Amino acid sequence: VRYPAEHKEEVRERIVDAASRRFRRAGAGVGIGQLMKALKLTHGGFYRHFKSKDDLFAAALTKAFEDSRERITQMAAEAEKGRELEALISFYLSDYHCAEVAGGCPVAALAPEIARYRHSRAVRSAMDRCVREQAAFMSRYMKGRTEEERQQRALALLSGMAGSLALARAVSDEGLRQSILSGAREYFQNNF
Amino acid sequence: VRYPAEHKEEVRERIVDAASRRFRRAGAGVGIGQLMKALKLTHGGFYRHFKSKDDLFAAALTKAFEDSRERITQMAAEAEKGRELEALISFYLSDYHCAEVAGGCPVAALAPEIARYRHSRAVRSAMDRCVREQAAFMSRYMKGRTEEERQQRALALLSGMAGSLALARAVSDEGLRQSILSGAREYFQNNF
DNA sequence: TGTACATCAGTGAACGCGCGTTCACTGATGTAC
DNA sequence: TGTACATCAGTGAACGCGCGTTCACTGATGTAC
Repeated sequence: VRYPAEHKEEVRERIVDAASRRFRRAGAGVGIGQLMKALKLTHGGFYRHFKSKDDLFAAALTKAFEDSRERITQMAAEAEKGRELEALISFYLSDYHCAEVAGGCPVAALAPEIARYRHSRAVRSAMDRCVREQAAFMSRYMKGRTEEERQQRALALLSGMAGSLALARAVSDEGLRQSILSGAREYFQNNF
Repeated sequence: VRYPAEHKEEVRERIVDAASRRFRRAGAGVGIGQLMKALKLTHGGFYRHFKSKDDLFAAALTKAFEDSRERITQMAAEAEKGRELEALISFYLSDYHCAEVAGGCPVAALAPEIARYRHSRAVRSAMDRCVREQAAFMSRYMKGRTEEERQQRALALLSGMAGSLALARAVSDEGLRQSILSGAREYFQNNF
């Protein structure tokens, strides 16, 4: 079967998109077979696009951070002037984001697994790059005299909220989950 | 082979201890075979002590939270009067805790995996109980007019710091890691 | 214009491996007689 | 006091399963002549 010129690039993108969502939803243990099957492809073809699962994981991680920045940009544009950070915190700790693991923040969904995935050079360098880019991007919404200070505060906010979101997702009682989310909202809103 | 009366309980405890550390270090994917081998036992004997891996995971989680409270108690006793919370935050976001995943906070090491492990009733109820106990325990160090408010703030602090610790562990560049830890230390010290 | 061949994304069988769980068995000791 | 038997933590083979990766193959199209 001969495919159109852009076909390969399109399929690669579809694999990265699906992987990015599935890894967040179900963890780094998601299999290549499952993933390809969901795209109506067979596992063998995977290696025409990626040299290993690590390679895909790194690409999926990068995609998740890119999507996160895109959503923040959009949300900030829709927010009242001067209240962008408030809107960002509200969204991040919302019921919606709590339930939407697959499309949500990669730090909240995958941080500990990424720490264990550091055996792969591709994942190591992708993660460091993603975190630096995220800090540089988010710094525009932060208070602070120097750019360095703003970036550091951006990472404290991002990682702090990610921990609260991860704990809210880890409990099963709905009341407890709401208490965690609202406690974190109050705390981060009042202190950033 | 006939064993002394307390033998079974001792072995069960050794399995839970080892599992608690291994799950935190290497994730919920750690195998029962590996675990038993590390204790110089064979995998078959595991089922004399636990009815399933889920059962062990729930017990290991509970143990990790208990150990955490024990360490906090000890640390608070050694801290200068009135500076217990300061000491707790300092320790939680230290290089030492960052490197000691196996003996460290279960929220930072396992929260997203626990969220995915909710198919097991044993794990669900263990996690909810552990989080409530942790909140009730930590509330004594928190400011706030009501007990409910102090518990909510305790969970915001715990989960927030857990996220920062998890992100620090997920990056590979030492400078970036230090920047995340010190940014989080500064933030949580100044706002609790 | 017609024929032979190269390309290469995708297929599916096969590889060795580790997983959670089951189960017939072992064998030193405690108990019953 | 001596013998027969019950107990039960631990053993290791076996189960079906899914994993990441490899590889000979397919076959519609583009290119060379």
